[in-house]
Amino acid sequence: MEINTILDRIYALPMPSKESLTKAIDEVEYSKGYRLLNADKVERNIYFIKKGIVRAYTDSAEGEITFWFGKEGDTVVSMRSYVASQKGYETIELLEDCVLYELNMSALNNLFVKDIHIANWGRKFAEQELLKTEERLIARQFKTALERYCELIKNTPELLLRIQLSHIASYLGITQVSLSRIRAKLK
Amino acid sequence: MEINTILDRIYALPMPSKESLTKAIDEVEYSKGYRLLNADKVERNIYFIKKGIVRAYTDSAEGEITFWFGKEGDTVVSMRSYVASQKGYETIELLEDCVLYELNMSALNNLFVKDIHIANWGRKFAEQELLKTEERLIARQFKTALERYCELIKNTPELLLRIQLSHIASYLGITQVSLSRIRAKLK
DNA sequence: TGCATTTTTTATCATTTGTAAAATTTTAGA
DNA sequence: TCTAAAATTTTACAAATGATAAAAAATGCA
Repeated sequence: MEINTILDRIYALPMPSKESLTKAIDEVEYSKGYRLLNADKVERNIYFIKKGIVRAYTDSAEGEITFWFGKEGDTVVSMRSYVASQKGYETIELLEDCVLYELNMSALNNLFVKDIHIANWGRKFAEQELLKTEERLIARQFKTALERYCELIKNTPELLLRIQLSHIASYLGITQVSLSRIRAKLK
Repeated sequence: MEINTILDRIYALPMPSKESLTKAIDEVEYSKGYRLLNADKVERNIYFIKKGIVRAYTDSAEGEITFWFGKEGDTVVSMRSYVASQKGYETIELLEDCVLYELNMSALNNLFVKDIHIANWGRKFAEQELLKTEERLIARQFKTALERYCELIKNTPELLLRIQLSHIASYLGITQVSLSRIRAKLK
């Protein structure tokens, strides 16, 4: 997905503001397996996914726990770094070779205080991420793993084909064995 | 908590901007049990809690599921109404008599496009709510009910004394019987 | 193609959690 | 203070989930 589409989906900017913003964005490429962001590190950049998929996970006593998948058009950001300049909890691993748009946070912050349109773009960005996060929280609290798996099939079937089931199981908060039982039942 | 403190905790506004914003805010009072926001309704106002506590819940097949508690200084908002002008999933019930600050969303939106400081205030507001929501999601995904109960005791012990355990159990995602078992173990 | 490795499924057993009902404690109002 | 209602805890039993191990299937690479 092209950067213009990605930016516009968040909030339509007038041309001069959009130019200021895109001027601060670079295109970068990394291979499958690369770690774009690291847990326990204050990150300085945010990324938009042009091509490829990624996962966010944290390490726990029982191993890695995957809690997010990012696909084309999604934003990759350590929210604690972005909002509070503190270490984040996520490591972002590329599940495929990826092309990304890179945006430096401090450049963005400079634009926020200078340009009201970009400030409102940043507001909409945070608001939309907030809504997505809240929906994930609600789904997690209200729905069974079975229901959430069915929604995953319905909403993002293409992801399921590209991501291995151990990550899906972790994302659903169940063991791989339980996910297998669910899949067996649905046949 | 006074409105000035609440606004400043989000983002410090220069005086003219702060005056514009506070001019749009009214103080209102409601009794325990009143439903401030309703699920499946597009809400028009957001609220800041001056005094009292509230809970957010949704109805499900198995009954009400509590997923948030609000206390003095917190913001009460139907995020889907606020961000997307769509029906929300939460009903907000006052658990005590409350004093609230009421802010009309469309008045706020008018200020966002006119005043860059208020736009950045709105950005910080969304960012901070986002971080809190993400932390709740992470806690829910990574920690056991026992751990989350212990954190609740540590972080907001005053809430535990003011909220009945059936709501706490629902919030933790377990049955009241399970919570009782946890509490018995901790003695 | 064929082999080695990784991923997924299946089976068994132990543990945890939920359901339902009863017992106990706390709370609120007359 | 007393009583009725509400909230909380306890118990017994059933159902769901996890851990572990092993088999089956899929994948990647020479």
